[in-house]
Amino acid sequence: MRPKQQRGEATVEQVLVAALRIYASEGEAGLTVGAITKASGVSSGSIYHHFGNLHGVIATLALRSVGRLLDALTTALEQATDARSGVRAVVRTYLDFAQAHPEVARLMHSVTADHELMTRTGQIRESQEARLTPIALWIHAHTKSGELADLPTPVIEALVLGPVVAVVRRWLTVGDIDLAEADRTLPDQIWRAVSNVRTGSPDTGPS
Amino acid sequence: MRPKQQRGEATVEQVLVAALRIYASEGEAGLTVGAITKASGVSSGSIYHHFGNLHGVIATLALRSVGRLLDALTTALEQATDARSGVRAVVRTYLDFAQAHPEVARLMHSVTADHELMTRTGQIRESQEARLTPIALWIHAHTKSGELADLPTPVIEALVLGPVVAVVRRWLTVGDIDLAEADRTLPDQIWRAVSNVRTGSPDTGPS
DNA sequence: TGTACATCAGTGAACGCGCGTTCACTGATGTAC
DNA sequence: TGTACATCAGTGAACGCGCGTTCACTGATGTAC
Repeated sequence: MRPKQQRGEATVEQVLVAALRIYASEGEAGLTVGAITKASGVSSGSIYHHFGNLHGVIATLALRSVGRLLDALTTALEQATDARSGVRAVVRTYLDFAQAHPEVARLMHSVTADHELMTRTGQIRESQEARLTPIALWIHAHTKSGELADLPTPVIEALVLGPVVAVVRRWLTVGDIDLAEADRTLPDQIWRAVSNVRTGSPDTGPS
Repeated sequence: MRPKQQRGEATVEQVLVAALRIYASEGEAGLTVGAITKASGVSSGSIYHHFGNLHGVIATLALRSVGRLLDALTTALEQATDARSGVRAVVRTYLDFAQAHPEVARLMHSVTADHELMTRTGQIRESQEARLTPIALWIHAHTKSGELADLPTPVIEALVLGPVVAVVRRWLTVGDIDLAEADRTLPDQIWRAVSNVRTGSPDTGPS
C-alpha cells in the first residue's frame, strides 16, 4: 500500500482510478481483479504486491473517497463563523462535491463504504475516546452555545446530512432532482430543522 | 413465483424467510443458493422452480419488504388530517417499523433494494404518468394548500425521509442512537424543515 | 564515474474453490369421467 | 366412490465458468563502496 519507488506510486494510482471507474459503471459486483487488470493494464500479481488482496483495493478506495469528502466538509466548517453559516456551508459543500465527483459519491453511498466508514469511526472512538472528529466537536460546541437544538450529536448529523444524502442518491439513481436548485433551497430548510428556536412570546409555545 | 399448490406457497415462504435471515447476518455477498438451501431445507432445484434464478429470490424479497413499509406509511398518511400530523406520523411509522423489523430495514437500506425500488418507481412513472403514488399525491396536495414549503416533491421526500433513514442506518450499524428518543424528537424537527413559514412581519424577511 | 548487489516492482500462467444453473427423475396433488 | 392422468412441486448430482490468489521468475531502481 505504501510503495517505495516512484513507479510503484503511479501503479497504485492507475489501479485506484480504474477501480473507481469500474465501480461507477459496473457496480460493486463488477469490481473483480480481472476487470481491474483489463482496465488498468496492471497485472494481477502487481495488484497483490501493492494491495495484498482485492479487499485492500476496495478499502483503500473507500477510505480515500470518504477522506476527501470529510476534508472538504471540515474545511467548510472551519471557515464558518456561526452555527447557521456552518450548517449551510456543509450542505452546499456536500452537494458541490457530489456534482463534481459523482463516481466518488456513488461509491460512498454504497453499503461497503458505509460499513468501512462506520468501522473506522468505531476504531477511532475506541482508541481515542476524548479526541472526537472535528465535525462532532463543532456540533457539540454549537449545541452548548445554544445555537443548535439540544439533541444528541448523531441526531444533529442525521438531520443535516440525511436530506443531503437522500437528494444526492435520488439525483444519482432517478435523476429527477435539480442539484443547482437544491443548492439554493436545501441549506435554509435544513437549518430550520437543527436551529434552536427561542420562544419569544410565552403564549406561542408548542402543545 | 406464483405457486399453484398449497405446499408451493409454503416453500416460497420458507425460502424468503431464510433469505432474509441470511441477508441480515451475512450480508448480500453471503446470500448464495447454497446458503439458502442449507438454511431453508429447500433444494436448489425447487428454488429455481419457484424463482427462476437467484436474482428472482432477491428481487421478490426486496419488493415485498419495500411494499410492507410503503403500506405502513400510506396508511399513516391516510389517517392524518393536516400536513403536520401527516409528516409526524410518517416519521414515527418509519422508526417504529425499523425497530419492529430490523432485518427488513437492513435489507431495504442496501444498494440492491434501493435500485430495485428506484427501477420500480421508474416503471410505474413511465406506464402511468398521471397516477402518482399516494405519498407523492399527498405531498403535492399539501404543497398546493400552502401547508408544506413550495419545493419539488422529491425534495420534500428527501427532507422528511432523509433524516429518518440516516438515524435508522446509524442505529443499525453503530448503535449509538436511542430510537425511542428519536421517536420523540425527530417528528417535530423534521416538520420544521418542510413546513411553510408565513412571515408575519415584513421586516423579518431573509436576506 | 563505475560497478555490484539488495530490494522493490511487475508479469502471467496455473490452481482450486465455490458459485449459479441445469436436468433427468421421483413423488404429490388435484381433477375429469 | 374409484381411478387414470396431467400438471405441479421437489430432489440432488453434475457441470462449467469465473473468481481470488499464488508463485517462480524477470526486470528496474537505488545505493554503497
